Amino acid sequence: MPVLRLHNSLTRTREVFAPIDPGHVRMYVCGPTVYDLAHVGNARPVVVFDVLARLLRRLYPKVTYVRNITDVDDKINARAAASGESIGSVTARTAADFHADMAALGALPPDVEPRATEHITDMITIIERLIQNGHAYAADGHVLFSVASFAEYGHLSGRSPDDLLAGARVEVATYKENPGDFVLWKPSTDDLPGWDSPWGRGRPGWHIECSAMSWRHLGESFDIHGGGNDLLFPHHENEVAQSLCCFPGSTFARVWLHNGMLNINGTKMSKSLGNFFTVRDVLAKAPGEAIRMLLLRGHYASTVEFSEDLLADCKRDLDRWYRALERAPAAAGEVPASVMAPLCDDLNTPLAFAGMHALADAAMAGNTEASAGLRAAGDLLGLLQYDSTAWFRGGDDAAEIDALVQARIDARKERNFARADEIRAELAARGLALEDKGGATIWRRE
RNA sequence: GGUCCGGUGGCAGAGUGGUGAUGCAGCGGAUUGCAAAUCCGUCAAUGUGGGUUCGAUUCCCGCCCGGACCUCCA
Repeated sequence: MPVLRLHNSLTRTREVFAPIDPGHVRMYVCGPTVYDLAHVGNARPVVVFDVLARLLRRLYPKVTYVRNITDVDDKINARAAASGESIGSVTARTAADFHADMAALGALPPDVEPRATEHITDMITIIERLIQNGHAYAADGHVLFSVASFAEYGHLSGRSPDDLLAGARVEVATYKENPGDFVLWKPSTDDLPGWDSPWGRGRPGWHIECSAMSWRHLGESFDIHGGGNDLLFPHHENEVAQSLCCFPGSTFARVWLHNGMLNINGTKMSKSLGNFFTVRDVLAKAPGEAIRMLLLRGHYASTVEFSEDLLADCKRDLDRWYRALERAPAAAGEVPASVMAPLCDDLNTPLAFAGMHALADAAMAGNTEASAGLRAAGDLLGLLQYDSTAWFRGGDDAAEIDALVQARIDARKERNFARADEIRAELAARGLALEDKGGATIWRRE
């Protein structure tokens, strides 16, 4: 079995991955807050950790991949209040959209997809324990985590509480004992969602949900925790603090993985900046696999650039690979080392793609073994999931196009090139390209 | 202001202390009625100034530039 190495944010080194239980790998990844359609940047962690999950399943007998849905959040409340739609409707609709979009990107569903609102009791349990342990306190209807009570606070993100104080840009609430303390539970007014608790009717703070859901579904200690590097602080730092203080002796996640951001013109794609494209919009212009490939073209921890030109490049690459598969048809075989080795080396997808290009070259020359390897590599990466014919010639109008192509063949036989070129131009205008090979002609969608 | 990350050919993007992957684009050619696809060939890069070293793109320091994060996240 190949050795898997992963860069652990916690230790800032590339380590050999050694699961707590080699018979059962457990991974938690922060999922979406369902208040609006996902943009392409939001899809990056989904795709990256989908690849990791697929790889882990090849390497280990059992994998439990948990990715939550955050369905209680002030952004959701604000969205519902603004539109008049109920909160339940906003979250249900947005979660369904998210599922459809991610499926279109070839991301398999996680094994468990817990919702924050289904874990309120677990959150309350954790908060109560933290209070008992002296790591949290109730004040002014809120419950706060006491940063000063946890000596290792800041360890994950590499910050000292002093640094944080110096950089504080938000006014410190008066009920905090320490400016770094963060909310575990907060009171809800009647117009806001709330649950009964020992501290009155309220709702959870931002970070507690992940501690509750990972605990419930993976246990106190598990193998991998993933998410975007914009969550490193404060979200992940606070998660670790809560969980470690609640479960003394546990390790929480042993390996932390953080994906880089998706940039557009050199800047992070984000809702607040408005420089984003929804997955849905981009899917209208390019196949999901092209978007997926774009997201995987850079190393997961680096920033990746997004543009329509780059998306078109990915489409071209995929077209060539599908052509190679068509040239040397074969069922998926073993994943070649030229692809497996890079993936096992901290998920080096760009280098894996280089391996796939070489396989495609060989397949193009008629090497069916290479073609089988290319197909297998595609399965591992969630690409090349279509039959070449479906990829190039899917759609309802195939029969009509075939007829036009036949008419052009007839025209060419008569050396009526004017008519032949006319038909070709007509098809080109519809986004269809032709290839004449010997006496035959094949067409494909561009 | 604090912390951290990064600067590689036209674009994107890997690896590496010792002649700088890969893809797209460009250029030349083969092929084609012309194209497309395919094949062959080809151009072209390590921000900047020092240091360590026999040798640095790779390690160290300064500088410049870009980006991310800085607590109940408008």
